[in-house]
Amino acid sequence: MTGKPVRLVDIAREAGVSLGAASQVMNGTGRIGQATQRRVLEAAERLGYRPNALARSIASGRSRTIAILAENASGQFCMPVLVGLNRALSGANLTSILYDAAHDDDLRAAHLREIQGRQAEGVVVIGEGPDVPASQIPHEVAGLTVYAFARPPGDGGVSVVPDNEQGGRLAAEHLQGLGRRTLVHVTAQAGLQAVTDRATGFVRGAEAAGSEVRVLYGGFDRRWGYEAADRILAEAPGTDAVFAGNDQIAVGLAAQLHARGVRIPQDVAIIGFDNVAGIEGDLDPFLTSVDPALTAVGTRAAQVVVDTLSGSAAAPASAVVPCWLAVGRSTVGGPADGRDHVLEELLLH
Amino acid sequence: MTGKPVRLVDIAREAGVSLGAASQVMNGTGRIGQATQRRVLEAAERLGYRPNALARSIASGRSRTIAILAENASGQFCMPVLVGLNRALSGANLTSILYDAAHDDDLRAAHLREIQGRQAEGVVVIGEGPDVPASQIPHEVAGLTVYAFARPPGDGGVSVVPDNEQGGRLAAEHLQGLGRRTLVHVTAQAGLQAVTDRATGFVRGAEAAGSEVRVLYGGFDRRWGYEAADRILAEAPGTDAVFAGNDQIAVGLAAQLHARGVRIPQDVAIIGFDNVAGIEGDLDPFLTSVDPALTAVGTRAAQVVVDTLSGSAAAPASAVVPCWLAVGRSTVGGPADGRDHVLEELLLH
DNA sequence: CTGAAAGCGCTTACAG
DNA sequence: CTGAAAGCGCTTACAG
Repeated sequence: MTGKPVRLVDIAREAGVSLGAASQVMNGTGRIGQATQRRVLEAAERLGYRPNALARSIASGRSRTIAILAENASGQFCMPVLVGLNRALSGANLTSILYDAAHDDDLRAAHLREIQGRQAEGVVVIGEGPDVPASQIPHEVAGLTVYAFARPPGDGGVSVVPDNEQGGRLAAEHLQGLGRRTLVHVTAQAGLQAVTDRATGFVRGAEAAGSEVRVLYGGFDRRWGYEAADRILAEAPGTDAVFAGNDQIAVGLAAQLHARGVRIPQDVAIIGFDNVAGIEGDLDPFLTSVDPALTAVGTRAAQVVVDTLSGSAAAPASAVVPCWLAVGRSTVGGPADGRDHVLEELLLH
Repeated sequence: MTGKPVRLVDIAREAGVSLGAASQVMNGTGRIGQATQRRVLEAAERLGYRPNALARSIASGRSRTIAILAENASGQFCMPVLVGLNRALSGANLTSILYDAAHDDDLRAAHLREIQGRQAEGVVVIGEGPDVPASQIPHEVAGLTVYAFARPPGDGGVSVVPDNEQGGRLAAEHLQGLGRRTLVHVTAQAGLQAVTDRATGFVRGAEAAGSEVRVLYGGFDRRWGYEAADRILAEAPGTDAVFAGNDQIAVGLAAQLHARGVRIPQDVAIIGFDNVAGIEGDLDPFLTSVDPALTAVGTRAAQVVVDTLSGSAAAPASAVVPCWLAVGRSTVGGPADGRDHVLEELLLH
């Protein structure tokens, strides 16, 4: 506990000017003489003045606060979005207040009341991808709502999501570049948006280069990878590359193919999606994987907020963020150090 | 954008009482007649009144805001702490404002100014474990500072960290319970606090049961696991269980032992530390691992804050949170489904 | 170019 | 038990 914090009046008094003048100097508004400005600034510096953001907000009517509402902060994909979002918001001098609905409707409702009471100028919902509808934020809660890594509820909300189709294309181009021509895409349920987009991108990318692609639909889990591996071996033995709909499937594929004596990547190259190893900070990953650039998704969502609040964008617009490819040993191979790389990659899970 | 938000005066007018009376009803303070109370509450409900938290803070002198300052939000261990912290703070009606220093001193300094300006009643630093000194928070920034999953800087700050020693003991007891008697602890540099504590707990736990333990010091990486595996095979061939200082070492050990024909867990049981698979939400993990209960660390840190602010604790006190054991197949085995479980576990990294 | 005054939405003694 | 008034720390027209 320190003594009374210094207020703007203290600065004004110290500098020998009026409160209003001091305020204008601190905000760079109004036209104040050079000499006066310096006197005020020096006084502020000398007394260690920190403007009271609360008083400022209430007087100006601008809270400079953005609420970040995570549908489920414990989810695997929330953190990177949050990091990008918070960093960019903070860089634009906006403060983030954080809420976690944890999939609980009552909790979310309570958070929404809080957000409204805190006078947030906007809320960014961090969702769980394009196939999980995020909850609706009533217009009275905040003037602006942006859905990051989320499917906006109902009609047309503003959203920022990874470009799954371009991610699929990236995978195709990488494999083409490595000379692979007989491709299979092993993915999850055909009805999902993420599945459709990734598949579309992959197939188009491959067909543009004259390759044909067989697509196998199943689920987002490792077991489907095992099963798909055996089907590929039986039905499409000439396959030299597989693009998996996510990393779980890719791991299942790799394990099963390896167990069947298939060499990775010499016989079959494998690409996953999500870059889970990258989220964990693995620098020399086994699995080549499409990274959905979630931190960039967060950054972009912040940008939408900033542009809208500053008025530099007429109306907020949805955006799509390009994926990038995290290249690992499952496509380009690794050093011949005598280790069993497939085995090595199977142990933390 | 909605119309003008409704204010407390609007409620007072609607209910036919004075501003002060309405305020007291909303806060449950003062002694107001039942009938009046109901009139006010009904008016508030009818008009959808949301108290302006900013005005409330400035008038009452209590911001009900806690700053969460992550030394590095991108780090692998930050999220679980953040989740526990935010949830508990929110449950106590405190709002979290989030800052990420990202290991940058200038950024941290800017955040500290912001935190002070926002009138935060406390700051919780999320650090990177007991071996990375966290940065000092000047006393003028906030009345209360708590270090969560961090080593407080300099003298004696209040900290909440996992109980590494108890975690080590847990590992020993689990192995004893499985009948393992020839134990090795493969860990990192002897100088580290986390290393010392985990080793102490493990050795004491084992010795209490009459077992002896050999301790091998190296680094926190997988390569050290490989090397240690070969040393164990050469120098202590009767070993039937290994406790690794973290999951990376454990994976290295498992991979190398497996490659040498050692069966896990039949011949050698393996325990790791950190429960990385658990952070990722794996429900059927290969690796048995000590979980440092980071979410509980966050929850506990919030509790220290809440107790201190409410005055129910005279002075804030440091705390230590017990670890728990996430049991996997590397100690208790798994279903005989014909799969190569060690292989299975090596692929996502 | 500068200063005195009103106002932001609330809380909190303080009289009645 | 209730109401009128002062005050929290700032910003913003508005006169000079």
